[in-house]
Formats: sequence, C-alpha cells, structure tokens
Amino acid sequence: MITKKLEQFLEEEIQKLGYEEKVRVIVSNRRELCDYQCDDCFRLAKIYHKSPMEIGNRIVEAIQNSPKYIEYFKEVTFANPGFINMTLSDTLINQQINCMMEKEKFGIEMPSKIDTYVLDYGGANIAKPLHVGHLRPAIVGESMKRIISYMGHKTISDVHLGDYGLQIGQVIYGILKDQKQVEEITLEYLEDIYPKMSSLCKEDEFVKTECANITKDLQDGNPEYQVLFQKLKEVSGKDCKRLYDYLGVSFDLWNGESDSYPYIPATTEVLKDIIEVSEGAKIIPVSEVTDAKELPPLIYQKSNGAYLYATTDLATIYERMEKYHPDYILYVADNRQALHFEQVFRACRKSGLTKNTKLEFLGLGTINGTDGKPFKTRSGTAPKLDALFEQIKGIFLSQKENNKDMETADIDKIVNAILKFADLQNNRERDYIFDIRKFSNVVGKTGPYILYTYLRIQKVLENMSFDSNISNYIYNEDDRKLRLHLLELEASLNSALKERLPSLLADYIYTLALLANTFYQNNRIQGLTDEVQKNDWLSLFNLTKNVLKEMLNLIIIDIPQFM
RNA sequence: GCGCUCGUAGCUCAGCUGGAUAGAGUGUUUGGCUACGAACCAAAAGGUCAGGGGUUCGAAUCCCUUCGAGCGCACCA
Repeated sequence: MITKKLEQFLEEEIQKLGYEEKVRVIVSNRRELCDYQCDDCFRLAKIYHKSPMEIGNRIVEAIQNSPKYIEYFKEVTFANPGFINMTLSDTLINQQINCMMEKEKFGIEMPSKIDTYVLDYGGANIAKPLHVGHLRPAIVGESMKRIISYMGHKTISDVHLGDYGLQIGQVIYGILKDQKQVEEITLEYLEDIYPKMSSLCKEDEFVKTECANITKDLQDGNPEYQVLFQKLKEVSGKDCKRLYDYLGVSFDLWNGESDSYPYIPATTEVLKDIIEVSEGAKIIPVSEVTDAKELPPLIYQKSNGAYLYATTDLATIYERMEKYHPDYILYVADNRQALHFEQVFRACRKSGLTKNTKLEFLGLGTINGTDGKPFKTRSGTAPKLDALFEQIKGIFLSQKENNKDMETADIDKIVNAILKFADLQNNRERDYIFDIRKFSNVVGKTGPYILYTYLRIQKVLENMSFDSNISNYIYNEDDRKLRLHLLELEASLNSALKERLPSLLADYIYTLALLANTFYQNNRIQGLTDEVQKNDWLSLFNLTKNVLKEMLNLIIIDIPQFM
C-alpha cells in the first residue's frame, strides 16, 4: 500500500534525525499542491520542544538527501505552518500500477490470520412479505459479507428469519378464527391477516393473551400449530427467497429463531448463574457500574413460560459458538434495536457464553418516508419490495425510447444498480428519506452512471490488443489523477472493512468512475500514433475496468451487456 | 422523566481517529456531439457546517450548553 510505503520511508528518515515516532501519511487535501501529505510536524514539535517549521524543514532536507528521493518523489516541500507535501515520481506511481495489474486482487495484502465472521442480516419476519424496510439490512449485510470475504476472511451468513415470536401466534390466531384450511394459507392471505391481528392485539387484551398462549403452545410443540407454522414458513420463505434472489443477496444458512429452540436448554445451563426471577419472569440483569442510568434487564423467559427474541438470539449465539467458533458475529439491523443487542451482548460477556468472540451491532438508520417519519412496518404501509422493483423498472424504461428493447436480464441488473447505489452511498448509520425520485434517478451520482462508464471503457478496449504493462510516463493531469486514485483502492477497502461501512467503497467506486469519465472525455485513445502511449492507456483502462468490475461486485452490482 | 442518535449549499447527502481554501449529486445559469457511447464533459452561482461557550498552534470533527428533530426505555421483534 502506497501510504504505508511512504510512512515507512518517512519513519526511517526521521529516525536518523533522532525522532522515534510513528507518522501518518494521508492523501493530500490540496491536490494542486501535492499528492500526499504528512501533518505530524506539529506533534513532533510538541514532543521535542522545537518549532514545527524547524522540524519540518529538517525532515524535508533529510528526505531530499535520501538515496531513494529520486526514485520516490518528484518533489517534497515544507509548507507553513507545518505540512510536509509530497508529490510522487512517475516511476513510483507506475511501479505500483504495474504491481496492481500483475497480481491477484490488485496486490492487496491478505491477512496473516484468517478470521471467521458470522453475519446476521436478514431478519425477515415470515408473517409478512418483504418491504422497503428490509432492503437496507439485506444490502448492507450482503455487501459487508462480500467485502470481508474479498479481504481474505471466512464468512458465514445467516438470514435468521423472525419465525417463532408473537407474530406467529397472532397469525395462527387469525387462521383459526377464519377457520382456514392449511392449503388456504397463501401469501395474499398473510398479507391481509397479519396487520389485522397485530392491531387487534393492541386494542383487545383478551386476543393479546390468546396470541401469547398460542405462541407458547407452538414453542412447546403443539402438533396442530406446528402444521400451520410449517406451512406458513414454506409460503413466506419461498417468497422471501425469490426477493432476495432478485437482489443477489444470498445466505449460507436459512435458519430462523425456531432453529435455535433445541439449544435453549444448553444455553440456559450456561446462563443459569446470572438468571434471576422477577415478577414471574426470568430475567438477566445487565447493568454495569459505568452506566449513567441503569439498563433495563434482558427478559429471558416470559412469566407464561414463552421464550422471546432475546432468548432465541442467545441460543443462536450458543449454537454458532458450538458449530463455527467465530471470531466475530456481526448483526446488521435497524438502530432502534440497539438496546436489545446491548442487552444480549452484555449477557454474553457476563456469562462467558462468547469467550473471545467479538459481537458487533451494525446499526442502520431508519428509512423514513418523505414525511420524515418511519414507515409503519406493522400496519403494512411500507411499500412492498415487488412494487418498488416494478416502479423503478417503469421509470427506467420511460427514460429512453430504446430501453424497451433491452434484455430482461440487463434491465434487472440496472434496476438493482439504481437501488443499491442509491442506498449504499449513504452512511449506514444515518436515517434517510426514501424518495422514489432518488431511487429512480439515472443521472449523476448513480448506479447507471458507473455502469455506463464501465461500458464505454469496455467499448474502447474491444478488439484492441495490448500487453498489461505500462511504461514510465504519465501523460497529463487527467491521466495522473486516475492513476493516483487507482492506488487508493487498498486503503478504501481496508477502511470499508474496518469501519464496516460499504459506503466508503461506494464512494471510491464513484470517484474512480468520475475520473475515468473525465479522462475518457478529454483523451482519445483510438488514433494515437505513439504505440507506447497507446499501450499505456489501454492498460490503464483495462485496469480501471477490472477494478470497477470487482468492486461493483462487492456492492452487489452486476454489469449488463448493454445499456 | 431518563438514555441514545442527529442538525453541513434551495433539495438529497459525503466529509467526523482534529490539519491548509468544507465536497458531491440534483436544481438554476452557460458552453461542448462530422472525433473510442452526450445516461457524458466543462464552467458559473450557491455555506455564519443549528446558536453560544470551551480545549488547541489549528475545530464541521473533541468537551460543555441552549434550541430543534428522530428513536428507545421488562414480559413485541
């Protein structure tokens, strides 16, 4: 990685001056002045009681006198009040570019220790169809999985369906009340009955208790309920799979809360020392002395004996520990569940259930409607995913006359690109407003823009022969900017991994497409008479194309044949 | 009431482990297709980073505070 190389070089040089410190090199924020900068003169000045200017000038002088200077830099200068500005040599840039072209995964360093990550990012509730609220966890989770895997780690993804809680009791209550036969349970029926029962429970205490009892009986294995439950799971699961397939979101495990049920006794055994009884329910106190305010306890088992979300989550963790020995378990879910996960994580730490496994909650901002308020997921007002796909497709087809002649597969890829890039360019932790205009835009900072860039590059490369190896020249500013940005790939991937933010990668991809487009517009490759330059630029385009393709795959965007 | 999150251009959002002149897209105004795909490129205009205070050589970024918004607070998921 280029910054690491520069940091190492700088550290060696300042060590010769007697400064035993680590330094940090960052991409310049004044690109007209330099490529990379180091701002550590201020810090060193404080430690060694000298002025930043004195230290900076000494360092710059040392760099300029280094035998590596000519090879690494075009120019290194000190700028007031304390910046070291570095402009790389064409040689160094091209060495790195050649390296990216030769090596697998563009020469990105693979980890010395491979970690196992379990990712939990589906969370679909089987009592109802997927709606726009399910989009973010699916997309962010899948993208994180692909990034983690690309960076050399092992991943196991679990859809973890919401299939054993009160919502199932409510639906079964509705089925019984309507006297429906098993074969009459369809998706349409579920769509209708769940919101009805859900709101009925809020109004009617008796119904609520009935539903709670059904849930409890189901968990205890009531055969009649089990038949209904299996049917429910089948009908809903099939539709769920279809929609996730459309999105390119896949899971290694199609488990649900119900699959953790067999592990509850063993989990209870591990937790037994920290479980207390309060008001007839079994609870786990999770307050810690550092809390500003006491955290409410985790409710492990209801007073009627039924188990809850927290219970199945704990049992699932037990199961995952037994089967996969993960280093990390990542939960991708709405921020509103933050407290729940905090309680579960604390119970794990307190009981030693997870030992050295790190539990992380990757909170997602809520998707709000254009009124700025969350879609009401329980009353079923959030737009269904199917409807959303159709709507985006319709808008896309109306953009241009000949879009109607496109292959269905290509249209679906573009619909996906629109949707995913619109979502993934946002920082996942922030709430955002779901506006169909934004989710159907094809101009500007969008998925189609990137796909379009890719396809025009591809067109240039068609039927052209070149060997992927570039000479020592850089021909102009557009060219130079593109090459420098290519060098930032590894850093972007590393921060996306570390921060668990696919948006950082999305941003990298967009900027790459932007620079490639500018280059494309201002520089013609066909017709170049200089064979070396032609080969350099074709190679550069080819590398850009390959980077775009592999990175788009990490944000779950496929490339159409034509658009 | 308590806790958590947030307030950046008309709109939608980046930037937040402190660095130089706060960036994109969109919208507005303007220029560019007889040249590898104009779903593109180039340019202009647009900001008291909610207000106030503090720490620091340096604050959109850290701390305090006021105002505003959203969310969460034991038997839902």
